[in-house]
Amino acid sequence: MAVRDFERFDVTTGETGKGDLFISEGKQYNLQGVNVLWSGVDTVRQLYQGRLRPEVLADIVTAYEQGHGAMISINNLDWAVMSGRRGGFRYLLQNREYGLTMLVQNFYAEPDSLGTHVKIETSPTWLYERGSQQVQDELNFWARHFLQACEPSGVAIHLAVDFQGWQPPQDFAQRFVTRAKTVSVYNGVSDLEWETGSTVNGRGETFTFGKANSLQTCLYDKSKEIDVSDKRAFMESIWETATNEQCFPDTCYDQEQPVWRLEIRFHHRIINEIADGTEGMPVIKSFIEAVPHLTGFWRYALRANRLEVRKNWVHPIWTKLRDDVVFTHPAPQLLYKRAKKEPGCGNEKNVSLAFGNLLSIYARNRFNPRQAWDCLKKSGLWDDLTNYYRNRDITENELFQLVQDGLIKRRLLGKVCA
DNA sequence: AGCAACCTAGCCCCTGGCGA
DNA sequence: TCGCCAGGGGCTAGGTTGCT
Repeated sequence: MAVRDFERFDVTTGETGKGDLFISEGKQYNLQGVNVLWSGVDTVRQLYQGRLRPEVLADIVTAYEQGHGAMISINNLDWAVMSGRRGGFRYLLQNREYGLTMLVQNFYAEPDSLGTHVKIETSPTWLYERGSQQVQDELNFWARHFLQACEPSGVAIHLAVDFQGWQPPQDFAQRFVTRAKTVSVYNGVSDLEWETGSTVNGRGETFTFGKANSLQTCLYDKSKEIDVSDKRAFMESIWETATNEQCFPDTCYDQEQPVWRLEIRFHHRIINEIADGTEGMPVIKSFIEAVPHLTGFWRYALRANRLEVRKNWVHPIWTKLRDDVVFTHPAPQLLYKRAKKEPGCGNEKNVSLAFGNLLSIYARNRFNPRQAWDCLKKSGLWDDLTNYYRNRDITENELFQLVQDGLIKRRLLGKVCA
């Protein structure tokens, strides 16, 4: 049974297929009171691959070691230097006023070798004040400060739409169709997380579907949130610019009404998967490469995660938000789909993962280093493994040492179950 | 029923809290 | 102060689920 949308009708022009009157078998919704105030990119996280410049890193280390309140000046801007642990990086440089957070030195790559060593996160204000190309150029500029052979290596994007004139019904979470298992509803009193299928009583104020490291859908009362995050002046100045045919040239923003935000968060892994799985789409490693597809991403996400009025009938509000909202460019006619990365060459992480697993098995079977070494050579992993370590300037002697140490470590740590 | 999308396991490497 | 351990993010393969 196919998923269906209500038929649309525009009362002012008489056109079908658009407009705010939604009709299906015996039912009608009038969404004329719904006003989209703003839509756009809320956050960009741009990853960069490269080799860390030792002298720049040294400056950061020096600053960091000064402890709490450490600062560093880069290109005449002051940056607070903190631990970037939470984001998977060693250092975090932040200038809230300017609007960027830069994470430096990934934990999962050797600091002195090629790796994803810089991640830059933008604030909504920073983004709002710049065009797409300028965003990319400036992000690249900052990344180059830290990296040699600097290349964008992935991008995460949050798309958002702010609107008034509708609010989620009590049973919103139950009527929401999604594959995401982790669903949370925050109602201002208690934070609930549960597996899909359970029921939650009371009106929700924040709904989150999916995990942060995947595709995440979030619906919340932005007009409440801006007071918590101290962004009222900024957001209202944007909403004030919204208008429509009825109230033109005045704003259609109503201060008395709540503003709901629908936000779709694409982790860089998801963007990679969509680029891989969608025919006719090039690889997307940078924000600017993603820009032509933002509307396409949005529609893809709103098809997979949607509100229904009843089984297989998309709620008119969802149809409207999905089809009317545009991000910079109209959607290209592509069949957006996701695909996993093929295993095999080019997956460096894979090699170290396989190596670690293999060592665990050898250790479990009481291999001595010599036996492990010989078996490793015949394991089928050998060529990839030697390539992997050659790239890191590790000699065969050192590799043998790694095998030996790895076996010992696994024994001592009791990872070798009886 | 097929398959896309999500979840989990298991590795790595790190940090920070906690108890000794 | 030190060492241990839990926890968390990144990564991938492989299993599972539930949409289509």
